[in-house]
Amino acid sequence: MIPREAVAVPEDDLARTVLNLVWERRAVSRAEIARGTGRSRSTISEVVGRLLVTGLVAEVGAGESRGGRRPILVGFQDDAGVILGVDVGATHISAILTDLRGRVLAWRERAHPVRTDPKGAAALITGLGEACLAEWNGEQSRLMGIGVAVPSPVDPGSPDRVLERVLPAWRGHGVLDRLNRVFGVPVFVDNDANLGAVAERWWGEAVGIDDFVYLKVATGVGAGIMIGGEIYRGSTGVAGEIGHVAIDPGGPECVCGNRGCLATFVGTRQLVDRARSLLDGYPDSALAGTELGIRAIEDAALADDPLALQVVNEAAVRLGIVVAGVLNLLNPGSVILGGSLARVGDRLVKPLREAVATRTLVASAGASDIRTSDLGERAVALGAATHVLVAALANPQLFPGVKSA
Amino acid sequence: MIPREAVAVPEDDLARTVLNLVWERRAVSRAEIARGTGRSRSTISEVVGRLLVTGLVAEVGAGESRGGRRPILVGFQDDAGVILGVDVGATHISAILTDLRGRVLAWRERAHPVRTDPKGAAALITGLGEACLAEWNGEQSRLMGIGVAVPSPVDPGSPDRVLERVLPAWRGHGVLDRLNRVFGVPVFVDNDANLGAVAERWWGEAVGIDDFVYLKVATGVGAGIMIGGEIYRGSTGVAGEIGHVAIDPGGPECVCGNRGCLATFVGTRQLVDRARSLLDGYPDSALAGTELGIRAIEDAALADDPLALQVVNEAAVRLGIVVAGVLNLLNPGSVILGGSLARVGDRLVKPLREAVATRTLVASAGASDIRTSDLGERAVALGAATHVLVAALANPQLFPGVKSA
DNA sequence: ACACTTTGTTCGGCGACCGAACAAAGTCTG
DNA sequence: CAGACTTTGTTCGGTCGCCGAACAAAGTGT
Repeated sequence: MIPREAVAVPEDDLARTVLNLVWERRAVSRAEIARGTGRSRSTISEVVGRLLVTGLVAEVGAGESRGGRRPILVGFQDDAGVILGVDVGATHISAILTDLRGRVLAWRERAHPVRTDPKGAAALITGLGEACLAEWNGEQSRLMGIGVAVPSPVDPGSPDRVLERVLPAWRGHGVLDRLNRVFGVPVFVDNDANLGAVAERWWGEAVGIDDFVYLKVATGVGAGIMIGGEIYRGSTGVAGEIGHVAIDPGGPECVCGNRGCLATFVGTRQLVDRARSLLDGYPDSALAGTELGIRAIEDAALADDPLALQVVNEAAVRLGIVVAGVLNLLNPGSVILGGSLARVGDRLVKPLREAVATRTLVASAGASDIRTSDLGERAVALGAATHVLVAALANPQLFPGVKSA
Repeated sequence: MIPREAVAVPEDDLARTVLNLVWERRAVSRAEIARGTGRSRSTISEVVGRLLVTGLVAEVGAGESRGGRRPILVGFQDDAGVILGVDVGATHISAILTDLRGRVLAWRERAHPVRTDPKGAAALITGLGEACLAEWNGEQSRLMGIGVAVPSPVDPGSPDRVLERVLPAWRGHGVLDRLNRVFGVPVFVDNDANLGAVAERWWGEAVGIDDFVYLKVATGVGAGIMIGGEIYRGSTGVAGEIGHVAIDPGGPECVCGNRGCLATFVGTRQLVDRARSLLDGYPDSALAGTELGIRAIEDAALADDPLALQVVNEAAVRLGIVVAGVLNLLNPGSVILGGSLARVGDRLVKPLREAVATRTLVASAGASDIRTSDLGERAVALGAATHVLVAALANPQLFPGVKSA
């Protein structure tokens, strides 16, 4: 091996640790930080002093006495910066503006044929971003960074960098570089399912869970795998691309050339087609005679329409086969279902749990719980923004006005 | 969260880093250690000085000049300690004694019905261990630790500790505590497939690969999942227990209550049964009229016996289905096939690769390579010993005679 | 009112690490 | 072959992060 050059030093480890602790606890005294980190009070005092001048934390009043002098609470300043998150889907683009606690400050969405009009998509991204910033009406200089979710794998070696090989049609268009130039802040990119998982890990059903799998069921099916609290991307970045797992050797042919892929059964297009082909058997269905769309099917399922429930049921069983495989192999603490289909909640989860139960060992893998996300359609954009927050908390130089933390 | 007590300090980080670097490079100068770690030569000099007195490293001569004074090479002392590795299988027990470079100093194996005679197994383990030490003929005080592989999941929270919930029949027998008492050294336990993966990572096909899956095909089927160079155990320790992944909804019933589990097709017992049921169709087979055993089938396959090849082929296709799922989900850099069936090499891998190819996306997951292990029957015991070595390199206090590194 | 706690700060000191300087032992050039 | 230059390993102050003791301030209990 060639002697690697001196490792990029984390630039004051303790300050980072303290900053993260303050973020987690929201408001905490110096003495408690000392106990929480194992350092002495004198050391913590000095570090907190340096953090105070950055504006990221501030003294926010007095806490309860524990039998002596009352502590001065040091609180994280959630509004010290804002983050833009962009969700680039197959048929839509949305943008979200959040503070450093994941609170939504602005939200914009627009349908757009991303794959066939990449140039228009690029313009739309900056447009939606600017609209969010305008709605927020704060100083633009507080923008810390931009996170972008794309429906395709990313490079596992440098997932944080601006990179071009994500959407084939974007190659050479410099979409992300343009974002960087327009807004003047770092741009981070990752896969949409991965970022959905990030959102769940920080604000959703997976808070406090370090090992789980997020399943996004929308236009296509994808998984975000969280291991040890970190996104797992695999050796070439395609981990979680489970759309082409074979679940039925005798199933229909898939665009990938194989038979019986999960993607041939589950996905917006497939569910709509399936509903259409079942229409004859359900003349009384609320879906009869309407313009069939995935949203209509989901709404009908929520109203217990038999046809819609049948479609959801079938999808649940197919997903269950894959989820069972995931449980047997990875033994995650939890499986979170996201994407638009998660709207139907228990109507999806119940049959899915049943399908899983018959395919896993009761005492072991089958014990992990399966839930639906309740972050809704903003989940992925929120995760994109959160991805930037994670990077900033790990590397405070990213924060505006923080040079040497 | 309750304020966690001061983290168990790694006891001199730099000494550990240097020790590992010396182990990796076998012999290296102080100046090069300084370059490799990013520290100054003066600091490294001091640390090396302290390591020298432990006996773990020693000055081993002069290296080539790089245009100036010739460097003094500091080499890792592979014989500074020895490690015992024990492989407790379903039908046999084996023990291996290695030095700190994974070289085999002694090896013992005995068939034993572990599940039905746990007490006898416990006695046999210590017996084989003592036999290995006797064969080696060195000072017993150089023994550093004992690694034990068991064919069952372990507690993911404390996988390194001596624990009892591994084999149901061992509960309360204190097998591992007894080992600890008899030999007076720490005992480490882990799952056999996990430890097979460790062996591959250090001495086998996966050297230099941080993300891969090891598939052990013997009495049963199990997977060892290596992620970021670490064993991944999942949330309850059953990650990799893939014997009961369903691969055929219409398949035979399994002991687990489901249908078409991988375990109903692949495994010593199943392959032997399958060969027997095929005998009528292959009257000329070398296996006809013999005492059918897995070893005989493997040998016959290696001699290109049609019946044996048919059995291997069928197993390969079944394994291929599962491997394809693993590739799609985890995107490992490599898949290593171990266990006794790996003996047949290409006769297993070729049909397996074909089965995988039809079930994965060519450009992505399908690109990872699938190979057989060549560590042979000693792989798991070697991995058990290596597990102790890994622990010792991460925590030098384990080495005999090293108190404060 | 008194003894006792807890907090946050100050200050001297320890230990890890660095850089400069140096002697020893090489290589290369004229 | 001599002199200039490199590289190695050591020595020796000096810096910096962190600690512990001591202390004043501000609480709590009896």
